[in-house]
Amino acid sequence: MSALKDRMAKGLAIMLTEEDEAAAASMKPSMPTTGPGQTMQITALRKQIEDLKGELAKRDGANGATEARLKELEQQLASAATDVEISRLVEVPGRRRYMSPEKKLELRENLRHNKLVHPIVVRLMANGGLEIVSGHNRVDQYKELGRDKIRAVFEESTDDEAAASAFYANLLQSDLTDYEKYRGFKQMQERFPSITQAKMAEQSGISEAMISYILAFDDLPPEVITTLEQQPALIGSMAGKTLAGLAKTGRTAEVIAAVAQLAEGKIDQSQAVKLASAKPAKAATSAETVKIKAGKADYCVMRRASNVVRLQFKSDDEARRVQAALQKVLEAESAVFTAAQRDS
DNA sequence: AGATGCTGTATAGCATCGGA
DNA sequence: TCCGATGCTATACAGCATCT
Repeated sequence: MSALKDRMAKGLAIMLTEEDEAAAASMKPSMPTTGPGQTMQITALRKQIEDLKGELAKRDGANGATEARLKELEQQLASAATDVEISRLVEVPGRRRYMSPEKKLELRENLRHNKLVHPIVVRLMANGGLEIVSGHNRVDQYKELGRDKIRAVFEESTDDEAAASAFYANLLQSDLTDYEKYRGFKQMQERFPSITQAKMAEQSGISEAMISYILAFDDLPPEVITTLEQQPALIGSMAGKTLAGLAKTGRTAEVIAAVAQLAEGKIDQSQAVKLASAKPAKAATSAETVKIKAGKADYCVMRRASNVVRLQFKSDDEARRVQAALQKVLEAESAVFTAAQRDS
């Protein structure tokens, strides 16, 4: 870490060289408050940085310290928070993070009474608009509160970098649902076709196994994906992987039905998995009744239905006597059963 | 490289129980 | 009746080994 960055990290006063002061002075004055003014300002700052880079390139043996200073000036540009007009903000599809209605309300009340602690992150678009990189929900709540400006920092990045940075920034939020993580990782794969799961695991801090689980959402039926678009928190990666596996083995209809019940709140995730994996019920077997005679009268009526055998005698005493005898028979059967289980 | 199975750990929510 | 301890269950996740 450079000395300057180190001091920045420690929150100490930053002493700049004369050159730095001159460059920083041109950036430091507060950003213009009008849209066109901000656009001009950002463009001008970028030009200065580009010029500086050009100068560096011309110099033979430009030293590392100068380059580091340039980098820090760029960071300064990036961290210069300013108020921007909300009407200029543009949302890129797929970048929004799900937030529950309760959380939204909490955020709105927080923002109603307190200053925005973390400015949103934006990129300057060619047409002068501002693309939201991070902070969609904060913008929403500012709109709800009837405000027309919000504090923002400008990010200098390519489309790919902005997408990656928006995704990984969102991923740091622990309340991101597994389905949203899935969507994010899918976008990363589409944008960077050669990226491996191991690489995504490294970048996101999530284990490789979990990346594999999350990406298993791919095998869920389209009907389930539609439901997840509405309720992203409905299915976690574990249940998602199991249900996806069931769908792959042809139990698509069962998976869709189970998820429908889950979405209605009738069952929980584990019950949905059980429901989707349950074998079709066998046709009920009819009960069998056998009568054991003693002479002309019935000695015992034996009835079996499913896994229940019922014996009915004429007297309690006879039932008690047979029960003791049956116990010995069943204990012997149990030994046979155990041996058979062991051999199979 | 990626998928899968298994084990172990952590955490949250909930129900139950017993003592104050 | 209240409150803390305890146990159970569901869920999430990591790590490891093994298979495709």
